Amino acid sequence: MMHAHLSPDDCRDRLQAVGLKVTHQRVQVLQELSATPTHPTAEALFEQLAQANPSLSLATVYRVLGDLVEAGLAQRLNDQHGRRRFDANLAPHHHLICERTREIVDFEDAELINLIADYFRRKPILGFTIEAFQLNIQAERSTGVTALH
Amino acid sequence: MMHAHLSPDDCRDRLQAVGLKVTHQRVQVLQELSATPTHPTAEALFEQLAQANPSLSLATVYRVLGDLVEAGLAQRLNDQHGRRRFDANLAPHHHLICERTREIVDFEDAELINLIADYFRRKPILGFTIEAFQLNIQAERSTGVTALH
DNA sequence: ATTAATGCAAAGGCTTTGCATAATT
DNA sequence: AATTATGCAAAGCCTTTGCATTAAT
Repeated sequence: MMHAHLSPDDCRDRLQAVGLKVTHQRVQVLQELSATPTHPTAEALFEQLAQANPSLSLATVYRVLGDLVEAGLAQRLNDQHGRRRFDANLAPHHHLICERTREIVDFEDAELINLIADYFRRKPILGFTIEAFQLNIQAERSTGVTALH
Repeated sequence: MMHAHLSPDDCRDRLQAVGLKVTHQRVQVLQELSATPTHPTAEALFEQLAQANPSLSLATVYRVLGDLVEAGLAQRLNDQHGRRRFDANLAPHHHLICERTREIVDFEDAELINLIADYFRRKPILGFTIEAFQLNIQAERSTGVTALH
């Protein structure tokens, strides 16, 4: 479930389901995004795709990503350097951030999330209604150890 | 401790302590930042100060804020819209974010933070060394109820 | 007097947009 | 055939930077 690796046909189906015209560019951007777990920037996706599609334009990647977000097929987030990043994982979730490599990978741990949610249920914040929360974990990749995902 | 409302003299002392020349602009930016709990942008600070200092330049506000961050007198953060915001609260801390008003206010709750830190101590994340974590809480201001801070 | 900070304007990233062309339904 | 997306280039927004002037030590 974490990064779904959609097939081209999956992508076409999803685009159609939300009423977006099924173009090559949209299929490819959605597919590449679903296959990239590191929350890429538009530029990163563009570079990954440009090799196979020399005529692809960065503006199109930005526009397609905007369309996907608007249609609910992707999420947008801002990293610590102010750059926009994208994520095909639609569920609200948390992030592990490596400052050194600037990677952002999903972090899902139901136990921890429940722990926090329960805490807020017990101790609400006066004057606010909590709608969601997001935990960003600054971490350094340990060397020589199997990584997550 | 949360937003310290530094006096002009406090500001001068702190600037001197870190080896920054004590200029009007730096004193004013630091003072205004310390008095603004909502994590203002450079532009917001500029507008708050420009009335009293018509000759002040936005570039100077950006530069002073950068100096303060470098000197460890302020923190920089990026909001969800990709804009840079500043905070005179130096302690690592957490944020309550109102999407509607775009406010960001500090959230400090030792019990919750310990709960999370303890959890990570019990269940480390394979392949990563955790350096810090930050909890962002999306919340809506409740009407008619006393707000935090 | 020396050294560094300011203000202005210009340049710099990253992202969005206008418009003619090309592709989808 | 009608409508919408694409590519290109140009504009936009926020932030940083170069340089002559002004201020702090």
